[in-house]
Amino acid sequence: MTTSRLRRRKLSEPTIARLPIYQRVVEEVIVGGRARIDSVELGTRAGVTATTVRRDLAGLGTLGTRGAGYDAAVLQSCIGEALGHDRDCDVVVIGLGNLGRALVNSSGFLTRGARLIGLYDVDDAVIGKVIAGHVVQSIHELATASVAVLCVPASAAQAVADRCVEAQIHALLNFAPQVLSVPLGTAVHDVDLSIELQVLLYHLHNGTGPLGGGLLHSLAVGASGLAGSSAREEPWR
Amino acid sequence: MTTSRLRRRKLSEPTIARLPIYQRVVEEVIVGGRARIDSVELGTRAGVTATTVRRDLAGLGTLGTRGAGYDAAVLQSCIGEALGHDRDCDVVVIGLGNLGRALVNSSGFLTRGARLIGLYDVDDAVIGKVIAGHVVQSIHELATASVAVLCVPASAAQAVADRCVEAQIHALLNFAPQVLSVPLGTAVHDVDLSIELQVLLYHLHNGTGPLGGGLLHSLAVGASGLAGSSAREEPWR
DNA sequence: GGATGTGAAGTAGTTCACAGCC
DNA sequence: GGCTGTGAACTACTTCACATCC
Repeated sequence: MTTSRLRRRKLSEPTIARLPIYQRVVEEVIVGGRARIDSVELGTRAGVTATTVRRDLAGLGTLGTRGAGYDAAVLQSCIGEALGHDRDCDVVVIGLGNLGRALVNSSGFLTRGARLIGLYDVDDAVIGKVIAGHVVQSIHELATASVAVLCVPASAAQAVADRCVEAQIHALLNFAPQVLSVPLGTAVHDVDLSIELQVLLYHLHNGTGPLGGGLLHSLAVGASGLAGSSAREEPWR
Repeated sequence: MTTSRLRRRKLSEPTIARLPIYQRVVEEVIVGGRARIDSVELGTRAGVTATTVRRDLAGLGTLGTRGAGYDAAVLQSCIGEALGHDRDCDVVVIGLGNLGRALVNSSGFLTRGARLIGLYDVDDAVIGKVIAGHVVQSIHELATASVAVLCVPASAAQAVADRCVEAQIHALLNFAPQVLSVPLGTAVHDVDLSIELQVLLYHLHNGTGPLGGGLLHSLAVGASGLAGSSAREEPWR
């Protein structure tokens, strides 16, 4: 493959969060039968400026062709590699209430770079059911994995986190509004869905949004700090 | 009222996103029967540094007492006011698949500053059902509101957004992985849940990770090396 | 003493402007 | 001509260090 000009610098956090979006757009382009895309269109369709797109992609290597934009296939391949899509991670989902079910049934969530290997719950009414092709097991049967996605109530989150640590799972994606205590060496990435609405309400009340003289177009990634919502440039048409 | 200490500067985006977290911690403190909290504890329990807490809160006014920390009730009141919790916004949720149901049933999502006034879907199998105390109506009946929460598939998102604009809804919280085109004056806040897992996977593969370095809720900091020759001593606490 | 609030310094990220290459 | 890649300028956010006040 054309991996020769891969540079792999250290990528910034906002850049990492934008790569999945670029990839989605690139895939749409490929499905649409086109072979190339330029930074202006990619930026427009991803909701960011063209300069940001070029800066982000330059961090992966010299992927484009001056005067002609980017080859969609190259982008897809290089972004995928940067995100680790060439080798799948084993993922378990714990808690199959509405949120857990929403995630495992969602088309985009567990497709790339992640392989769902197990579903767990404490509720006997759910254990034994088949969801997304997997039988829900008791949390007591928890097997090891690379990542655990916690979709349990806040009150249960710490106990479940402890259980994960016990099962040698060292990366947790936590959807419960509860800060977890884990030993050093275990990563926790928190996502608090309620924050998103709160932020939107703040802007509504304070007129920071549409009234500020531009379209408020922000991409939020949960609690992970991207929050790049400068309402200056208007990225779509 | 002693509203003299309110300052209401312009708050930064990261600060706004942290306020709901502070508020949650403060409520836990109040429920626990305590009257005061200092920036160190608030920071620890929110997953940020004490300095960041003080900087954030100073943006709301002079809320603390030097030498004695913050009064929990004052914090609750001032943070709530900053987020607009004193007056509720009318919110509708469109799309009651698993995600939509997860949100409306979630304890923290629609409680503060938001009043759920309607649920809408296109699916006849769902229309008419009662969820969280509301009868699901057809999207064609869509009434006006302050905010619409879109929990529909990506393929339907643009059509639904158009419908919202038609219904004079000028703020959209979009959970579909699809950039929406809306006229000027309408705010869109995107939330892409799949990004969260992708970012976590990136860090896992690159070892950058576990250290949540710099992420908002990085209470869980695993040591990592960062590989930098100079990054020897871990300055965290 | 003890903790806040804040100028100053430091760091990170974005945007500008243009050189370089197709 | 067109578009990428990038130094330089700019902006935003965080952290340090300490004056300030209870």
